Amino acid sequence: MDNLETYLTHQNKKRSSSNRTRREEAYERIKDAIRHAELKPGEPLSETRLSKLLGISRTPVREALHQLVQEGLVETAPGQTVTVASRSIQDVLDVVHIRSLLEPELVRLAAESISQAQIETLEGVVIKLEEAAKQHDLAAWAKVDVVFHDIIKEACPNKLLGQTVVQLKNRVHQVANIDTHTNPERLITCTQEHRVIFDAIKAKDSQAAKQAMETHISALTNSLLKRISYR
Amino acid sequence: MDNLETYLTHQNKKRSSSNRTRREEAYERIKDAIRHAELKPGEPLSETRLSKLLGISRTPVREALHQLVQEGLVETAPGQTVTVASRSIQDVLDVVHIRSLLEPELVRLAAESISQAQIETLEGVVIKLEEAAKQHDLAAWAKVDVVFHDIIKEACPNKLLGQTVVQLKNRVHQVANIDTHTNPERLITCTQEHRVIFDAIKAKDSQAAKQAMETHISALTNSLLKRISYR
DNA sequence: CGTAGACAGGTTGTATACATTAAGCTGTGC
DNA sequence: GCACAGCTTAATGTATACAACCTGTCTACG
Repeated sequence: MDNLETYLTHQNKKRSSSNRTRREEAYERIKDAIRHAELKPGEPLSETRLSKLLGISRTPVREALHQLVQEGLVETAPGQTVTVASRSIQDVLDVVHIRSLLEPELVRLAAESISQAQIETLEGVVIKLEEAAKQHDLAAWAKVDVVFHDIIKEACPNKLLGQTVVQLKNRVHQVANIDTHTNPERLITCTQEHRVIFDAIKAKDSQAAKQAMETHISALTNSLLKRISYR
Repeated sequence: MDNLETYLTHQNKKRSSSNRTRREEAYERIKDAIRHAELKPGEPLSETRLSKLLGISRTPVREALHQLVQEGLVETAPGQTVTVASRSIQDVLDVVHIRSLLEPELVRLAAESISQAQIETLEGVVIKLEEAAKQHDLAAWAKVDVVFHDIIKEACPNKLLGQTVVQLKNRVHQVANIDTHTNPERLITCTQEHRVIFDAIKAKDSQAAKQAMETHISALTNSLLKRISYR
C-alpha cells in the first residue's frame, strides 16, 4: 500500500497539467495504478481513501470509479464496495474469442474503405514494428502496435465495431501483453503476421486481409493456451 | 417539453418504490424517456433542469447521465452539454452487423453448455412467443423475446460475449423493434426463426443452432434494408 | 458460557454550496 | 446602424456536509 501511495503521488506531478478535469485525472491515475498492478485484484477501493490519496475530492473520484466499473476494470462487490477486478486466463481467452469474431471482419471492412494516405501511414507503422521487433524493444513495439490497430480501426466504416474491439482490449489490458512480453519468439512471428495483414490491405484484397487477421488471432490464442499448460 | 415533464412525473410514482437508489431511478427514467422518444434526439440534457424535473438532486442525475453517455444513448456535445444521441438507420445496421458476428457463436456455445432445466424453460418461452405472435400482441412478444435471448445468454459460458451483445442491443433499443413493430408479417416469420433456433438447441445440435441464428439475423438485416428503400 | 443487541467506525448515497467557464444579450461608442 | 465589450445567466466541475447503512465488536443478559 505504501508503494502505491508513492506511485500515485508521483504520477500526480507528471499528469496534472495534461488532464483537463479532475475526474479524468483520477480516472487515468487509478486506471494506470491497476494496469501497473499497484492496485491489486480484489483490493477494495474506498472512495474516501482514494480521494485522500489523490488529493482530489470524492465526487470526481467516485465518477472515475463508476466509469471503471462500466469498463469492467473494477467490480462492485456484494457489500457495494468496489474492488479491483481479478482477471483469470479464462477472461483473457473469452476476450480473444470475441476478438476472433470481430477483428477479421473489422480488417475486411477497413481494407475495402481505406484511403491511400492511410495505407502509406500504415506502411510506416509496419516498418517501425519490424524495427522494434528486431531490437527486441517491447515497449516501443507495444506502442506502435496500438497505432497499427488504431489506423485500421479508423479506416473501418463501422465505427461501433472498432469501438467495441477497443473496449474489449482495454478490459484485459493489464494482462493482454503477457503473450508478446514473456515470449520473445512471439514478438517476431507476431510482427510477421502484422506484415501479412498489411500487405493484404495494401493490395486491397479484403478477403486475404480478413484471413490474415484470423490467422493472427488464432496464433495468439494458441500462444495463450500454451501459457495455460505451463501453470 | 410539457408532455415530457408529465410523463416523467408519472413514472416517478410508479417506480420510486422499486428502485433502490436515486441514481438508478434517474437512470431508468431518463432512459425510458429516451426510448419512448419523450426526450428527442439532439435535445440538450441539462443536469440542473433534469434534477428539478425528476425531483432528484444533481449528483445522482449527473451519474445517471454519465452512464448513459458510456452506453451511447446520449453524447457529449462540443460545449460539454450532453444531448440525446441521434440514431440513424446506418447505426442500427452497424449494430446488426456486429450482432451477426457475435450471436451465432453465442448460440453455438450456449447449445453446448445449456442445462436440461434451461431447455425446458426455453421451450415454455418459445410457446409463449408463438402465442403472442398469433394474437399479434407486440408488447407481450417483445417482453418474451427478451427472456428468450436472456436464457441463451445465461447458458453461454463466455459471459462477456453475452454482455457485449446486450450492450449492443441496448444502444439501439429505441428503434430496434422497428422491424417487428411495423411489419406484422415479420412477427410471424421471426417467431418461426426462434422456433428453429430452439429446436436445434434442444437437439443439442450446436452447429445447426448457429446456422439458425445466422439465418435469423440475416432475415432481420434484409427486413431493415427494405425499410431503408421505403424512405 | 453463549447469544443477542447495541454501539462505534467506516462506507456509500445524496444534497447543496461554491468555482469556473462559456454563451448570449444588452448597452455604449464609433 | 453596426460592432465590440462587459455583464448577466446558466451551465458544468468540484468540494463538502449530512444521512443512511452495513459490519464487526463488545457488552449485557439469559
